[in-house]
Amino acid sequence: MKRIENKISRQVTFSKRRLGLLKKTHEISVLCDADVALIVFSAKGKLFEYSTESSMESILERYESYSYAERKLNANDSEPKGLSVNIQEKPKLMSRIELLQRNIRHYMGEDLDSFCLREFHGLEQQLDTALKRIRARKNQLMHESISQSQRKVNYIKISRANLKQGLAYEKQRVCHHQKRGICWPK
Amino acid sequence: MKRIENKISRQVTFSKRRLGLLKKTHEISVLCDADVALIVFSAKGKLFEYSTESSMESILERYESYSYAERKLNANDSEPKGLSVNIQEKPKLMSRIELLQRNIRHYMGEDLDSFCLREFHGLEQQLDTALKRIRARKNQLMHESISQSQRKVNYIKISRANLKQGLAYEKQRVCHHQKRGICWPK
DNA sequence: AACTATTTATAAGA
DNA sequence: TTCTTATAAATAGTT
Repeated sequence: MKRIENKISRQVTFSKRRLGLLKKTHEISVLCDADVALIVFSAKGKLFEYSTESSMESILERYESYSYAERKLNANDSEPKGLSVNIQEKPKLMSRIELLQRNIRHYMGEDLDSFCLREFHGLEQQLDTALKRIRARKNQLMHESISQSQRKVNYIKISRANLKQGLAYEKQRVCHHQKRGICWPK
Repeated sequence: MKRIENKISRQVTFSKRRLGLLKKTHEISVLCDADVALIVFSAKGKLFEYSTESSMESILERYESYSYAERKLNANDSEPKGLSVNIQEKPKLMSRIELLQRNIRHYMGEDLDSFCLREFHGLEQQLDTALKRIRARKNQLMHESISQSQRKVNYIKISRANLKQGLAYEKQRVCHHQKRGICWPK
């Protein structure tokens, strides 16, 4: 077994299996009275999670305290790892964050004082493209949702028609049997 | 669906389903290139766990900082000030960066698979506003630049007019002087 | 998103 | 717990 190389089918498989996994996780927690936490980060970095009613935080706490002794015994030399950032690395990350935030402000039409005509044009083009895509996706979603409700309405209509038919049929049967003096169980 | 009341079959089901769950968890992580952590406490309190190679600790850290960053980002839109004060650790910075990048992709109309209608609408509104601002600023800049060039053109016209006038004047002077037999230097 | 052929999970029993 | 097997459920591939 290895990574699915085709991007599309990897995504499809991911969402199908993710649902299955969440379901199974929920099932074992209910059926077997277990405390469960599931954390999934997609390849793109989106977070999905499941946890028993007792909340994610409490399960993670329980986990930490459960494995605390073990970790403490096995490796107390690796403790300072991860607690603070390397002095040289931090400013880089910080300035990266600043840059990204500035970028976002630009996308929101803010903080544009330093832009020249050429930059405005580029940004306009990019936002225009993005907006087109988003509207297309939105419209698609709206149409889908409309036709889905239409299907539901049709289904309900049909069900009600069937139900009426069925009731009429039962009345007939009851009348028929009552004539013959047959009693129905409550 | 509810808790299996018979103790024996609950235990049996637990160990069977636990295996199945671990298997599925492993599969999705390999097939779909996802980072996954699963923590299961049996009813008796025994711990079972699974995590992607990147280790349980790092995933839990990522989870903590992800939800941290999310809270921060949502609360912080108008006030990016608390950044240097509050975030001190690398994973937090990293996941902050990840989140910002995802945000930017959304502004570029990418990575929208998980969006619902409501989210699309919000994003559309935001981009539309941004685009209006940007176009306004761009137009302003264009007008400024046009009127500036206009001024330049006028300036040049005037200069040329003055120059002609000057030449005419000089000619006059030259004639005048030539008549008088005065020589001009080359 | 829907369908279906196939694979896989699992409940029950041994 | 492990094995077996009938049945139920998940899912890959396809449209």
